Amino acid sequence: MARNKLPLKKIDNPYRRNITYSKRKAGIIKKATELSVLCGADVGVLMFSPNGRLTSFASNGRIEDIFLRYLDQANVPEVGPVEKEEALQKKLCELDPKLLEKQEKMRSYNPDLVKINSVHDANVYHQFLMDAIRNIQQLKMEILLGEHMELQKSESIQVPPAATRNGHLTAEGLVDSNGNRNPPEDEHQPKEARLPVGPHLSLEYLRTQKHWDLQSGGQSKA
Amino acid sequence: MARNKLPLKKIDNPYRRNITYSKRKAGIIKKATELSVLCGADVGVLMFSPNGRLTSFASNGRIEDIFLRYLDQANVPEVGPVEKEEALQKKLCELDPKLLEKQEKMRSYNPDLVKINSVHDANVYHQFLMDAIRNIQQLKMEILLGEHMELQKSESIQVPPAATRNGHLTAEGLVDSNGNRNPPEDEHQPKEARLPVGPHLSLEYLRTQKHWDLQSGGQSKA
DNA sequence: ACCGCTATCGTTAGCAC
DNA sequence: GGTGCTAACGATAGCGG
Repeated sequence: MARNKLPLKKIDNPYRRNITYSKRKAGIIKKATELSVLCGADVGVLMFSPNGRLTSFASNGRIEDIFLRYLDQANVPEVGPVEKEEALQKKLCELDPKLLEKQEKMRSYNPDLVKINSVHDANVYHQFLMDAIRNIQQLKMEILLGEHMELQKSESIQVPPAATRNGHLTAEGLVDSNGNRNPPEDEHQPKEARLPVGPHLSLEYLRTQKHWDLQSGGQSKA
Repeated sequence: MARNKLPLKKIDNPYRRNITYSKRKAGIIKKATELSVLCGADVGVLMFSPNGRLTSFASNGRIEDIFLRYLDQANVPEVGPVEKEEALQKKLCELDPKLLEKQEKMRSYNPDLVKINSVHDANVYHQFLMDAIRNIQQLKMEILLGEHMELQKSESIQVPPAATRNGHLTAEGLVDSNGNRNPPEDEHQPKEARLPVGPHLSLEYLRTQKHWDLQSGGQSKA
């Protein structure tokens, strides 16, 4: 874009490609940040580098929340009152009389019921929760995408088997859902078994580690 | 950004704010597109306008897929050294004989025990899981930081109160298993009950409806 | 493999349709 | 409410540290 006029095709040279990826990744995130600041918009970005490394960004809170909000709104045909949901709920109850029972069961999942006192416990439980989350996400997606009938269960949505990985959660790999640590490293070329995790990019991190001046207009906002 | 030097604060004038939002939204999506083309990266973007209207973009396929891929990778802790944990686990077992029992209890939390059949259920359960995850994260942090003794419980890590939101996660509507339609309309000012749906932006749409030359280097891409 | 530099290209605020 | 224009501003490719 600068000295030469970019050819808008996949960059052949892997090195230069990674350079470009890093720079433009930062650029997009900056743009997203500016958009969120200027317009008060919530923005979420997910990027997978050519090497498969993930970078996520959320202008506000977690990317999960934004996606959830997406799930909510993306499928809202209209400014829906709650009636519709309740109607659907009723239908489902008719279809599955055991629903209420199951709901009750679910509600019994009280956090206090489970006490964890070891890291291992925490890991196992965390892993369990993660899998459960994934199941929920997929389920929700299936419900939302496939109406309320469980027709073509999965097929298009296919989630790779949750398959409780024997990978235990180490402290190092832990990312707190709130305070995110963001290693300032970029893609480049993962030799072999480089873990494909990309950190979540929080506004805090960007302001702290990068030198973006997100307060340039720093005055009282309306 | 052009005639004046933008003040990087929330634009007061709602009209101009929407104008800016529209333009910059397009800009970000174009950037995302370029990134995906130049670097072969998968990019997904979610944006909520100040008026709450959603715009989603996915360079490849659906944003759902990208998010699913995110869920896969974001929670992969690491191929961690398990020994350390096991040692710690042992110590903890000695300290707390009831640990095993608790573990057993925890393991009984089988995902299959809970069946969710409505979006609302999924939302509630999801929220619960998210909160549980956060609790776990914090607990683990505490354990790890304070070694195996529960000394200075929390203090430095402080996770904001999970505070189960009274479910804004209402899913009034269901979506038809369909492709993406892309109304070429933007935000502007939804009078009142303007439906907050923003279309999914596919590359096809952008190339067709906008005049972006995404083939400027037009050759076979790897 | 991240940073700063700078010429150049791309984006976009303010207008006018 | 979208488009097209143009000047000014911002992003960034190619380098060197």
